[in-house]
Amino acid sequence: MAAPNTNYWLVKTDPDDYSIDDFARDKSVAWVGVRNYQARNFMQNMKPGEAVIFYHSACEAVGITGLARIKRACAPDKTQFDAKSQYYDPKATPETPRWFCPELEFVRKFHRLIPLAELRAEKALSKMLLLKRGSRLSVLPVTTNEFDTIQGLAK
DNA sequence: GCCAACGTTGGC
DNA sequence: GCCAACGTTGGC
Repeated sequence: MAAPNTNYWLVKTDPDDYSIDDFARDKSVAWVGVRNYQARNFMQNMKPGEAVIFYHSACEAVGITGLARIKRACAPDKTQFDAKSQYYDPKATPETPRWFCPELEFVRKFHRLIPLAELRAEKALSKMLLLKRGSRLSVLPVTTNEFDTIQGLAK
């Protein structure tokens, strides 16, 4: 899928695994565990300084919770080599890694969660990849307009 | 817990 | 390379 010159991104996380509050505490996190090739390819296009929308999925309150930025571009995801990790991939070796992850830096938690229903109701977001039927990717590009719209909703 | 949608695997 | 079976995601 083409993603030329995309400068904004969105990552999904199950807050039971890793929430915006965990992120606020840690300040910085290696975005390990993504095991989907399309998502991986998007991550490999992430450049330091680019903005990332933080989204809570698969939970009671689904929606956007805050912002991050890319701290470091992709490096091999260490969990793929760790047999004890839930993200272990027996087909990956340090010589030929399969999975990569960027380092994300915490920017801020929004004063309120922007619910998925509100995103769906927003005309300016009608073409957002996140909202596409059947969309399950946990890493997605976001357009400049979509990003600005979301920042507006957060106020 | 249900179910739609999608990705991956593996037999052929 | 096809495609059925299976596993996972994720909203509700």
